[in-house]
Amino acid sequence: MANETYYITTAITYTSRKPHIGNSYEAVLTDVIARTKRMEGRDVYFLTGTDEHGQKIEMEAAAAGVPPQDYVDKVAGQVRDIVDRLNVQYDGFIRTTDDYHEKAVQDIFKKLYGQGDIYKSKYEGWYCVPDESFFTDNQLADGKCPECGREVVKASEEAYFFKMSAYQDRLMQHIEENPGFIFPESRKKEMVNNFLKPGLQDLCVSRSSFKWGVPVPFDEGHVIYVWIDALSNYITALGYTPDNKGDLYKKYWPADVHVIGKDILRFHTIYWPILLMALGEELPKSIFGHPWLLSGEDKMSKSRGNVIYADELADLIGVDAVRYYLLAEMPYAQDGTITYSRIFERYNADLANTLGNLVNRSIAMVNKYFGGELPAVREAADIDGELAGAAAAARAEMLAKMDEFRVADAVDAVMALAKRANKYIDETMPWALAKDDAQKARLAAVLYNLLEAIRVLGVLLTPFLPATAAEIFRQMNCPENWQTLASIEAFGTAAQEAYPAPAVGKPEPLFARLDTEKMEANLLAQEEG
RNA sequence: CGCGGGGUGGAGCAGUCCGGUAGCUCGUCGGGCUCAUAACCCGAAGGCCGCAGGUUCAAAUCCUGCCCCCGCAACCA
Repeated sequence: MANETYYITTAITYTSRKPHIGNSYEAVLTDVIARTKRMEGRDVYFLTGTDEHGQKIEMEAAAAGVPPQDYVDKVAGQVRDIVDRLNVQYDGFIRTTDDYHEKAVQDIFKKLYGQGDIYKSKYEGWYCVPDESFFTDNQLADGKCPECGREVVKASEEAYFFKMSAYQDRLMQHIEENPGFIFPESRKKEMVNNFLKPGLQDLCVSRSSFKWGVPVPFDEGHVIYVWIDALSNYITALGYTPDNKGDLYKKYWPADVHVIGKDILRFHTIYWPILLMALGEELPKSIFGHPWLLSGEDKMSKSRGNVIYADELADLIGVDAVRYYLLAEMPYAQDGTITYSRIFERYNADLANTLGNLVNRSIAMVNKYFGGELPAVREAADIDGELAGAAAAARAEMLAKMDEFRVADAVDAVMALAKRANKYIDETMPWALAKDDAQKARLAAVLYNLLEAIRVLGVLLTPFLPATAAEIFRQMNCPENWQTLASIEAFGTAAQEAYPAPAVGKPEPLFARLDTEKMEANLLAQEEG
């Protein structure tokens, strides 16, 4: 498994406005998967980026009175700032306005046109003259313009189409032969039943109703529409062009998984594979359609006024707490919800009480009873085996759940160890042992086992809460070679060299408890003020 | 009959494939402990598992019908 490559991507974020925490969720989710794979020794390439073309951006920019490029520069900067702030460790960040990407997209378009997969035809629809906007039948609101409500006129414009239908059977066969290609399973059913079985229509892949896009190289006035432009980012970012595939591409393609929102599943499970087939390239190994993060009962939206931004939340409770919420609270295949009271609740219960307090009290006891450094003479007891067993189980369970992308379950598996360790303290009662000199060796063993449990926690938490894990290791002075997955294989057994347990540092609370009522009152005041 | 998902103690979820004591987290109440961030540990209360039928010795779990909620579908990322 060592050196085996692992290519993972998020969808590229649309730069029409600053992304809310629902958008950020995907980056954090993908980051945890990527970090876990790295920890397991895979050679990971993690790509994320921004989708910067299209009519909507053209309009937003016009409304803001700035050139589209300035506009997307600003929003792309925000996207990147937030992702960085959330400690998302990506290897590549692509912008669809990057020169190399635009050039590659044009080459791809040219190639597909040249081989007959793309052809020119007419695009029928409705035109709203005052808005200068083109709509399809179904976009209309009661037969009127959905933007302004005014009358529309029947119109047609020239456009380029992609022959989807030609590849339909091959795609169907691929999906059947590769059960893991689209998951969760329910998402796959949706795609197959709604699109593939009824038959694919050819896809309109160009527009002439707006300018902000990659120009069709041989036909002035037409720009390449989102499909080919945005989807191909996954290969152009690796240096792919039809003529020169590039070293990164040769090394990492096909992607192991595209992590995307369930809303864009169709583009990724149908258009994208067909595009790749047409290019003669391999298909991604899998596509994971994750659920949505809802704000309370509703979809997060500006008009509802229920938008939460990840960076602002991080200002309030810290980056790892934001990550924790997203990872622990989101179900695998169902939409999750976010509310402030739920955020604060999870923060206090899991991070401050269970985890933070465990680390704090354990390190405090090593200081209090042994001046920070445990003596070498230690006396084991049967109960120790239970803690060691819990540690081994946590490790195995966490890795197994992550393999299935069941991130919340993986978090639970890790937190179960913290709970078991808290219980172990009650069972062994170190404070009682400390009162009896004859029990020194036993006390040393208890505290040693606690340090081991905490060290295991540190390792297992690394993908989820990287900064917190680092802080745990810092406080316990854990050497780097004892922060690896391999180093926690044999807690409590004689199978490997024992953890040396260097003198610990001073205990400092990992997560200060939140005064929930006060914080909610503050938020309320903010909203009103 | 468009497709898919959901309806389980106050809240959020697991369990449903492979029928057999209804489980977890939070909250509430009571107890214990004092190393620790009024944290930790133990215990209790609280559910006719959406509704109605059926199969079975036995159904949250299988079958049938119905009700409610959500998402997708109509090329707006």
